[in-house]
Amino acid sequence: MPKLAVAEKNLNLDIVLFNEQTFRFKRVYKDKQMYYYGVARHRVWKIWRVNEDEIEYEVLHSFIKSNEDTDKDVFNDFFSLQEDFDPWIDEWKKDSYFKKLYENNPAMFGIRILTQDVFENLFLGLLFLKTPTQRIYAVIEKFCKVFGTRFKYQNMNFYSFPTVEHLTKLKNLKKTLTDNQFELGRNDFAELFIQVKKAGGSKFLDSLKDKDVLEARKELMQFWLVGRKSADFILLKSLKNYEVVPSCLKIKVLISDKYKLKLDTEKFVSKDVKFIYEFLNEKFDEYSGWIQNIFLTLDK
DNA sequence: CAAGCTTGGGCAACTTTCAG
DNA sequence: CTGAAAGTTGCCCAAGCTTG
Repeated sequence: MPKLAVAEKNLNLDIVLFNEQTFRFKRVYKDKQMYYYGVARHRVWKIWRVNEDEIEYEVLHSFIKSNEDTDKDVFNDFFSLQEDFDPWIDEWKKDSYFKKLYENNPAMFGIRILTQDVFENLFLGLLFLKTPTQRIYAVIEKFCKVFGTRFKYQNMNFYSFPTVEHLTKLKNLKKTLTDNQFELGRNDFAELFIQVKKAGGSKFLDSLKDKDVLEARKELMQFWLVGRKSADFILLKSLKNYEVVPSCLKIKVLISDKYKLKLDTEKFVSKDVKFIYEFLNEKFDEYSGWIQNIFLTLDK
């Protein structure tokens, strides 16, 4: 079983897998060891921390063609382990709020941004629009159960997240979605899936990785129901653009509070998007979005 | 009578439209 | 092209209603 030298302070599984980035993992406590089981990037994972410095994992099943090397690359990519923050911390500590936070949470860079599939995050981003977070676990589970492939392991069932190609091939897609209450008010997911397929499907979504932020954002916003917020969510989480800040009232309140700015914390208007981005960007540059994610996670 | 269920107003979070 | 207002949607919460 692959073992990796990843220190606890650089990857805190317990936070990262449960801070509303992914809704597809569960904890199993057995023989004094916490195991994390879940589905990500078309693979069924069992992950556990061996000790403070090492992590071990097992790919129980892959829904697509894979081998040990690819799995390892995907593991590193999923947890965004390519990013190392040590060189930046001293610079960032010049910011008083960051400094205070860092001194109280020396392991805060164990809170990483997960790199999930673009399509899965697109779906998730739209779920956030209408679903209370407590219910998202159930909705995603049901969605995968209805449209995905099952893998049985011991007494557990895992379901793949369907691809856009698979979904749009279904004859009764619209009806199945409605029957299972996967709805977005008057609009529906079927329309979105078809649009994505028409734009080039999975290949198109993957190709966004190579485009610059402005272009990728524009491409994403062409889809129905995808506005600036959802697009930025994907840019940050799936496309590794860590300077992008998907902002909302929550972060405005946090900034206003922690930096004593006396902003109007009742309303969130379009120019706030720009303000928040510039405010964080000046301090944290190409990692503004990453830091924002940490701020929000630690603020709970 | 209490506990659970239903309903509706108010509000937040988005997208879309529109004016300058 | 920019930014603000309008439009859309569903959450939240509590009052009222139902049921055992």
